[in-house]
Amino acid sequence: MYKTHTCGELRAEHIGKTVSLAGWVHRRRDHGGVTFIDLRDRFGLVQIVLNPETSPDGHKLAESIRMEWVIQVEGLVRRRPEGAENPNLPTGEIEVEVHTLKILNPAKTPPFLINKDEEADENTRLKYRYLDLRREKMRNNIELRHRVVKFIRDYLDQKGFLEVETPILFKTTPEGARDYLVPSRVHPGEFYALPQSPQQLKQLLMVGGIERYFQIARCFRDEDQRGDRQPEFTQLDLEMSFVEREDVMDLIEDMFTKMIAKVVPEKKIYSTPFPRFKYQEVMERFGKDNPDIRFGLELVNISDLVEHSGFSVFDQAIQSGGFVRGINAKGLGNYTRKQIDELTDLVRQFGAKGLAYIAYTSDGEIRSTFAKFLSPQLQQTIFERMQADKGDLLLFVADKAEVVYESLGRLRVSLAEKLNLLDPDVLAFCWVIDFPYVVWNEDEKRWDPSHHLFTSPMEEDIPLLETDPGKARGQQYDLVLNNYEIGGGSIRIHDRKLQEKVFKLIGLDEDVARERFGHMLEAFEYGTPPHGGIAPGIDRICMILAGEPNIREVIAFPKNQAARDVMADAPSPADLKQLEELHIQVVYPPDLT
RNA sequence: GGUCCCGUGGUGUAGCGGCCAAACAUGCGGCCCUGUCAAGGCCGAGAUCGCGGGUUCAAAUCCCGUCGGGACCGCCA
Repeated sequence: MYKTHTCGELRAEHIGKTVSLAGWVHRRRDHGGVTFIDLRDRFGLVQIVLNPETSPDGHKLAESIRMEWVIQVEGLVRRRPEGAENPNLPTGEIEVEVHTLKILNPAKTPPFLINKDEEADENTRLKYRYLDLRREKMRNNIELRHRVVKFIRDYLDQKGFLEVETPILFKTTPEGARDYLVPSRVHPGEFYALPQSPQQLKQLLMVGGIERYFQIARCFRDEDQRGDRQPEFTQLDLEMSFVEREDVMDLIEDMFTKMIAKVVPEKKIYSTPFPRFKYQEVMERFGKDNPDIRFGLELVNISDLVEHSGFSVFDQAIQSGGFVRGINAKGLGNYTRKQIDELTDLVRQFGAKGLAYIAYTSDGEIRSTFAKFLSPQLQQTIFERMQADKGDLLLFVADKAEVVYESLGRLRVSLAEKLNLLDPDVLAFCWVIDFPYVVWNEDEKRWDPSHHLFTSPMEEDIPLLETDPGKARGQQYDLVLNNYEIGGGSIRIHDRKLQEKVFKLIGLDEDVARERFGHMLEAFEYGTPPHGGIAPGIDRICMILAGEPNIREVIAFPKNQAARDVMADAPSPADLKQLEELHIQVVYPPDLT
């Protein structure tokens, strides 16, 4: 037996016990006479003492020991001498007087320090991820993730859910994200696809009478990376039969509320019950369908006030069906021209042609791109509507709706960062409902599902699918947390005729629909219960709870921005023999040889 | 496909036309030291400043290209 106890568990109650410990050398303090080693394992740190009088061999051996060597000791737990306690350490009341010391494995000097929380180059961290995982921050993140998943499993089990595994090798669906394909050896020219999500399978489990299903499911999407997006990621995939959308939302809300209390009790939920917003409302107020509601700075419509102001930027936007909205950036009234230009650059990235402003300085001076077009009375009305005081900066975008929302929505978050309004200890959950059922795809000249093609429209909007599809709403709900969409779900279609109608609406040819989704359509004819579900993203949730800036920090072995595993160096070329077996020939793009 | 930012000893940073064949901290090697806990003291090794080209009397520093990394746009039903 290597260890009778973990390093982290020893307390005063163990005094007098002889213990065996094993772990990594966290730090060594060699005083010439006596040597201290902080011995670390996953459970914590404990100080071990090597004294030449009690352990001459051990003390001698300890001279050669370096950081991250793996050692084993056997010794006596004893109270530290008066005044030598370390209150910063849970084990600080005691120490272990070593009798025998054994080196289990020496270690090369690591490429970055394990015992220090100093930023190391991320590429190096990923290359030596197994060392990075030893660091306290990563250990905490991995543990947090375990707690989150454990809570989910326990909670859903108690609610009568079954965890069911679904295939990783499945069928390609060209709709939506790009698939990762897996060639079939047995069937030349045919491919499996890794699931973008187990969407169809969980619905078929409902047909199969499972009623309450969940899975901690790995999902795969071959799209470009972001801080919150990896090629493979994990969802809590969940589906229930005989439910309406409120049933799903209530369950998830209860689960998260209790999870937060248990897993991160130091965090505060902004509002329980979670606020529920209609899509239209969040767009008008926050400019995004994943709003951060921890702070104000809401968008204000002033189109009606400036309609005939004579300021051509505003007039033209309104005349061509758009509008003018603004944000009161509280307290930024003394921003310089240069600082405002930076904000203008930001909104330009999102399609705005410019940023009109009224800066109301703390001295009461007005600097503005367009105030000269406003009567003093009209200016006053705008100030009132936007609750502007001395020292405020009013920022406006005039354009079509999408551009105004997108640019101001982004500007709003950016301003909140500048104004330090984002409290990391506040978790602002909210629901967004009543999404448009379909959105017009101008490039392809067709309607695309705003969620996915199995989502049910609102029952009363079904007639609209034929008359005015853009007006129809879907039975979809998104769960949003602090500026991130952390989950989306819907009540599904369980009726073959309605499903076929939706396929038709989104321009899916009947033959193609049958080839790709025939199994779904057929299943719907065998007594399919009404059902719905949701799929919260585990990585994003853990990222937010851990206060990390990207999901790589909560994934043990993530890929980099180029979708590469820099530790194992994947992807990598395959042997010719493998390719032949798979009936695959590689055709390189012209700029590669 | 595009925009922006970064690249200096093992690690983290400083230097941003001449004072720099590069500074500080930490790590690394050696010596001293029996109560430290980021132990301390002394000594030492370690970077042609990612790479290539250009501007200049002079480049880590400015410009162009390239490679690597990151953030974002497009993309992500």
